Amino acid sequence: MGTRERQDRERQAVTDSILDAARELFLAEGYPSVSIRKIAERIEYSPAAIYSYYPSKDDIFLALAKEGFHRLDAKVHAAMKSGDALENVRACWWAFYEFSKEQPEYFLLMFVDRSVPRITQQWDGFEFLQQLLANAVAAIQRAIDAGAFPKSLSPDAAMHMLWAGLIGPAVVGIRHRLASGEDYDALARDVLNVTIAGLQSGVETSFVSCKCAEEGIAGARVPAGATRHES
Amino acid sequence: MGTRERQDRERQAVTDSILDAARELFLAEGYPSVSIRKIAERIEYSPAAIYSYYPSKDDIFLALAKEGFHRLDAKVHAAMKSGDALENVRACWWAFYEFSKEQPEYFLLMFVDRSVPRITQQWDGFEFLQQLLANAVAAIQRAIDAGAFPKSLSPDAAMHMLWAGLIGPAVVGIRHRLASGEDYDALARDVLNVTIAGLQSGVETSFVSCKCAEEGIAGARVPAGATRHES
DNA sequence: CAGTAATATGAACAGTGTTCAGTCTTCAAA
DNA sequence: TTTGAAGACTGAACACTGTTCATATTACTG
Repeated sequence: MGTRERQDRERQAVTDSILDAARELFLAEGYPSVSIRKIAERIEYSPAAIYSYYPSKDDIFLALAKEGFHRLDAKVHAAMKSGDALENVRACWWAFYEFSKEQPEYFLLMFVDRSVPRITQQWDGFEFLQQLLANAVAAIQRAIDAGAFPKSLSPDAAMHMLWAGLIGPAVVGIRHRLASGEDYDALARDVLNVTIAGLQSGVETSFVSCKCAEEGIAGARVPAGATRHES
Repeated sequence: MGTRERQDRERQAVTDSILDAARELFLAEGYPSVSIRKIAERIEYSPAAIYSYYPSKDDIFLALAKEGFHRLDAKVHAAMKSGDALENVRACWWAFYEFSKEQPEYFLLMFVDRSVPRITQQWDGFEFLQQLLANAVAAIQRAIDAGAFPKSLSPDAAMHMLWAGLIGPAVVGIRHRLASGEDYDALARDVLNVTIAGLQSGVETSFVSCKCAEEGIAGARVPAGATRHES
C-alpha cells in the first residue's frame, strides 16, 4: 500500500513541472511562440509525453489562465484596503490596469486572446472568479451607500463598465498603439477618472447583468450543447 | 512601347488578386488560420509566387489593415452628419464600435492583434489616418465650442479617452467575454455615455498628446533605429 | 535570332500540434 | 518467483505552417 499515493504524487509532480515550464516560456516569450516541443525539452521529456498529462496545448494555457485569475485576485485584494469607499473602487480598477502591465501575457490570455477552441476540461475551478467579481460589485455598492455614487446606479452595470472601459487602455498599452512618448498610465488614469465621474454624474445606463455570478464570465459561457464551432 | 505599362498592370492585377484572396479567407476564417498556401491555392499560383509580390505574410495583412482604416474612415464619415455637435461626437464613436462588430477581423488587426514583427514596408500610406484622427478631434472641438464640453477639456486627450474607452467593449464583444444573454451593445452604449458624461463633468485629465498627427498612430511608431526586438 | 530580364515553380528547411504503435518499467496476483 | 496487466514514455510519422532558392519557363529587347 502507499504505492498508489506515491504514483499519484509523481504524476502530479510531472504535471506541475509541465505547468512551470509552460509558465516560464509563456512569460518570457509570449503565448504564440511557446511550443509543446519547447516545453518537452525543458522538462526533459518527449513531446508526446505531454499529451498524457494535458489533452492539448490549449488545456495547458487554460490552466495558466486559472493561475492568472488567482494572481489578479490577490493583487486586487491587496489594493482594496483603503478606508474610503470611492478610493477603494478606484484602487480596485487601477490594480486591474496595473496587472495588465505587470502580467501582459496573462492579461491577454484572460481577457483578449481568442478563446481556445476545443476546451477539453470544462471551465471548472473558476468558481472563485465569481468571488472576485462579487468583491468588485460590493465595493461599488459600498461607494453607493457612502453617497459617492447616485443611488440609482446599478453596481453590477457599473462594474461591467469599469471592466470594459479599462480593458481598452490596457490593450493600447500592451500593444503599444500610442505615438512614442505618450503616457499610457496617464491615459488609463484619465479613462478611470472620467468613467468614475460619469458614473457619479447619474447618467442612465441600459446594461442589465443577468446574474453573471451564476453564469461565470470570461468565456465560461461556452454553451453545453455547442459542438465544434469554427475559428 | 506600352509593354511596360501592360506588365505593370498585370503585376498589379496579381497583387490585387492576392489581396482579394487574403481578404476573403481572412474575413471568413480569421487571421491565424489563413496560410500562404491557402492564398496561393485560391489564386492558382504556387506559394512561392506570393513572395515576389509581398515580402512576407505580415505585409499582406498590413495592406489589409490599410484597407481597414479606409473602411473605418468611410463609416465614421457617414455617421457624422448630424447637426448637433455633441451628437456628432457620439455618432463618431458609436460608428467606431459598430465597425468592430461589422468587421471584427479588421478591427482586431488594426487595434488589438500583436503588431507584426518584421515590417518590411514602413507604415507609409497611412497619412490619411491623421485625417481620421483630426476629424475626431475637430468634432470634439466643435462640441466644446458649442458648450457641450467644458472649455478646459483638451480635445486631443478626450479623443484618446473615447478611443481607448471603446476598445474595451469592442474586444469584450468580439471575444464573447460576457455571460450569455447579456447585451454587448448596451454595455458599449453605456460606456460611451458614461465617458461623455465624465468628460462633460469637467474632471481634470493628465494625458498629454504629443501631436500624434506628426507621429502617426496605431503602431506607426516603430522607432527608426529599432533593430529586431523580440516577440 | 540571341540575350536578357522577369516570372513562376518544385523541392526543401525548420518549425508547428498531434497521434499512435510499440517499448519499457512497475507492481499486484498466482 | 514468475506471469500478466497497467501505466508511462518514446520515436516516428502525419499534416500542417512561413520562407528560401536553384531551376525552368516565358516574354520582351536589341
